[in-house]
Amino acid sequence: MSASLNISPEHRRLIAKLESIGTLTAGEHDALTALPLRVRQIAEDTDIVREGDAPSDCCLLVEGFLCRYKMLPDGGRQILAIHTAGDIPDLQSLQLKVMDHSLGTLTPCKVAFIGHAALQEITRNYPGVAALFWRDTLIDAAIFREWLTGVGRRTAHQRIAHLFCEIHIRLKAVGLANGDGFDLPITQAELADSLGLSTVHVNRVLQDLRRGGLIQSRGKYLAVMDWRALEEVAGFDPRYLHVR
Amino acid sequence: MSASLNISPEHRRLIAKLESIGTLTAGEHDALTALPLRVRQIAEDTDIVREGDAPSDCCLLVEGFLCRYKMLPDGGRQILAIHTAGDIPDLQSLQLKVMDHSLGTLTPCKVAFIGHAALQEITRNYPGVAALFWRDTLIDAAIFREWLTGVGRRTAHQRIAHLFCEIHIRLKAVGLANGDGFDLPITQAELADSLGLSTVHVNRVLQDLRRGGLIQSRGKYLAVMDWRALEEVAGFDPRYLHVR
DNA sequence: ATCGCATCTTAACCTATGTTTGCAAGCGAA
DNA sequence: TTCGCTTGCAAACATAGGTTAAGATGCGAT
Repeated sequence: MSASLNISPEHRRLIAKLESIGTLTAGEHDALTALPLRVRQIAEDTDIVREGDAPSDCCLLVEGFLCRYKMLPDGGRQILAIHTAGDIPDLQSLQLKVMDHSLGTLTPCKVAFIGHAALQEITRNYPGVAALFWRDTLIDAAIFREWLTGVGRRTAHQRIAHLFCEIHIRLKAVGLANGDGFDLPITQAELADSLGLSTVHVNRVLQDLRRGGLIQSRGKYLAVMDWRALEEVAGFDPRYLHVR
Repeated sequence: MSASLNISPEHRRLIAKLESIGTLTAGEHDALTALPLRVRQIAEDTDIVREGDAPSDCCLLVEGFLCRYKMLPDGGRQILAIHTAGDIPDLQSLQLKVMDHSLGTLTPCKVAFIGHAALQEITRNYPGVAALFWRDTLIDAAIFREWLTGVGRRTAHQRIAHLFCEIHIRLKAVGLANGDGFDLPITQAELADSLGLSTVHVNRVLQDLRRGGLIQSRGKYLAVMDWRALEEVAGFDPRYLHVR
């Protein structure tokens, strides 16, 4: 306990994240605390790894918003995931050496890099941590599935409402959102690229939701005025997030 | 080598699959061969596990086609993945106890059930196998990402062509397709539910592709007349499948 | 304080795809 | 052989959402 006072904020983030999806023994906790991290500040709209790269580190997002995306030959972009503090968006690179998509910042970000070697070693020595890492990537996949069904079968209104509900739950799980809203510092164009819509249509729907009294955006802050209604139009069921 | 003559076809499938994405040591090979399997024949259009279930086995697909899907409140269905022989579609249930989607047959299937306990044990004793399982679920996720970008940003023509290319590569990886086509015993409605389209539109596009001389469907067999052109309209790049 | 750029907003118009419906072809069961 | 059911096909029509383009608004940099 007294030791925990010396844990860096970066390690704290990592541990809070892992504890949001499972439990850690004291030994695992200590081993994670001892992980060597290289912390860096990265400007907004900057790529961290690109499709085709074979990175030698994983990155832990400490502050800000990241996204993973694919570019299409015609210039179109599909955002595959939006990542919030605590996430390790390229944990998969531990097993899949060459990236099949890119990872970039949506906002200025504080990121901590962790060498593959150090991660491999911790998984070797602590199978419980390995299992949690696996579990994390499986939840990742569960979110892809939910996005896929959204883009495949939900209307624009439902998709947007659903994304808002999802991000809210995920931020709450790591203690970054309260009851009435959350910071969502991303543009309508980025929303559009996430949901398979055009920016114009995102704008239309957003205004609809505001007129309907469901939400209210004050700058980068998304204030939700009527959670019940928002979840209702989204058809939101948080089970796929597998939070404890 | 003489031992390999006694390996059951089910175990052979499993091993062929794992070897298509990584390598096995002799010890791992033997341990997998000793895995207790409960083989069952399952009729077409039958659910194996449903959203909300907490299964105690994983299932190895030995013959036939399975799919994973989600139902929406309005009755819509999104197919999340199409599985072919060798796949273990619910390997994730080892870590995520309650299913966030369902798993059902598209055709009559031969399936081998493997108890979670046996799988846990093998991952405990053979970290290399654990890593391969992890890798398998990561490739699964890579395919979700590709589908997501398809549904989000590709036209109907591109989506259909892309799916055909993907299934072909996957079947080839486990030795179930030759050069000129493959068995694809699924209906246009199922194609539609996979691609976020209506069945009518799938029909239109399929005829287009036939008229264009790209494909030709004889019953359940999909004959590809012009691979180059098909990959061209799909914008297909197989890297995301991470086959060796 | 002002310029410049990104973002948001609006409007007019367009099209890919959805919906509904009906019919024909194939096929297994009785 | 016929019945019943699934699947494929077709045509007419409807619409959600895309596209283009042009202002308006906000805000960081100088």
